[in-house]
Amino acid sequence: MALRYALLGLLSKEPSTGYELAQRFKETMTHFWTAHHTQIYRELGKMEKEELVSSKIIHQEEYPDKKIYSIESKGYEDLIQWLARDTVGQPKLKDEQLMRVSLFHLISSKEAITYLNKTKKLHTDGLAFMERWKRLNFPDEKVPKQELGEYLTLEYGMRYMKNWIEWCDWAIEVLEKFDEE
Amino acid sequence: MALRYALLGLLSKEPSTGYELAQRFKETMTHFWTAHHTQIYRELGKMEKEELVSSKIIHQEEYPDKKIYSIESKGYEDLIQWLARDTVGQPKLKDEQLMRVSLFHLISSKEAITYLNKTKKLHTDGLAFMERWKRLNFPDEKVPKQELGEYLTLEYGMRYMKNWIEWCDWAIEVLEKFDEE
DNA sequence: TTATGATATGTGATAATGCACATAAATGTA
DNA sequence: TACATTTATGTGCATTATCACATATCATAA
Repeated sequence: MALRYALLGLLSKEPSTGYELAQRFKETMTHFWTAHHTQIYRELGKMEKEELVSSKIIHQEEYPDKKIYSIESKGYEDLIQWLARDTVGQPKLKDEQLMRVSLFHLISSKEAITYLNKTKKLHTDGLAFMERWKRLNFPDEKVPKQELGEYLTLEYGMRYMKNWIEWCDWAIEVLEKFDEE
Repeated sequence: MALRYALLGLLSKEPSTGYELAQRFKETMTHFWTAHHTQIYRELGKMEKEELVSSKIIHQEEYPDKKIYSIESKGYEDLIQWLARDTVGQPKLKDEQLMRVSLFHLISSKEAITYLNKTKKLHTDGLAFMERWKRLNFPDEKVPKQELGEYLTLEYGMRYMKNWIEWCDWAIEVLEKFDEE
């Protein structure tokens, strides 16, 4: 149900196509939400049937036709109502990388360190991407109200990446010491 | 498919019941994996059919009967093979709390701050739980190989919680300043 | 020149996950 | 005394999410 509100939230900023929404998820939300494009298209279809959103087809000569979705009053009301609910849902995380770390008793320290360096690289790249994004979208630290949420979660994402990288360095040290004993 | 390997990994340490495995997830893995008990029982059932694990029923007078699962050689081989694969799966996160933060353009700063304080409390409690756990299970920082993975991911969890708390304080400050303008 | 990647939207099948509920006895709490 | 919680394992159903595939055109790179 929460994906629905994520989509309505993005549409509350500006009308968008399913493709654009999928981009947004990848670009600015991967560190707290992931959604496959097929799921997004399906959810948009459902919401249109329930009249929470409406769509308009834009014909394009060079590229495939676009379908621009806009939020409707009913969708906006649902969104606000959901936001006002005071139940705070616990995060549901599926981090395969950390799950593999939890199985380090089954492999050698050397293999473990190699693995950690690989995951560190992924997070270093992730951080670089977010820093570039921040420079482009919030160059002078000026934040319009519209983008407040993105600004706050972007900072969270960068801290999340940095935190992982630091932990990685710590873990590699632990493993190196572990080997000496 | 990864839940399967998480379960096999836990069973590689010691035979356990489905109930105990569900406890483990809640106690030491919530910050990187969540699994409902019904899902765990089902996966164990499937794995037993595929002969990756075996079970033994223990009759208890006072409490319901137990079903203790043990890992079989075929399960162990599958697990090792999976660990040796060099594809690193990207984390799939569903954090409703951060998703709500991303919608802060729809509510007042005051409401946003109230919300952040609530989520901060959750993470403070989470951190306290993990610190208590660490004191109980790794009192003198001595880590047997068996518990290496748990030790490393526990530290990650504590850093994750601290990171959230610090970010929360930062975000609240940003919102307070935002209101003044 | 052939192949990938970006743009753009989807369907069908399957897998993963979660919710409500069921059972059943003991222990703890109001 | 009545209700909630812990221990312990599950089924049926619904929702959520992913994979493989389909279609179509342009731009860029090997």
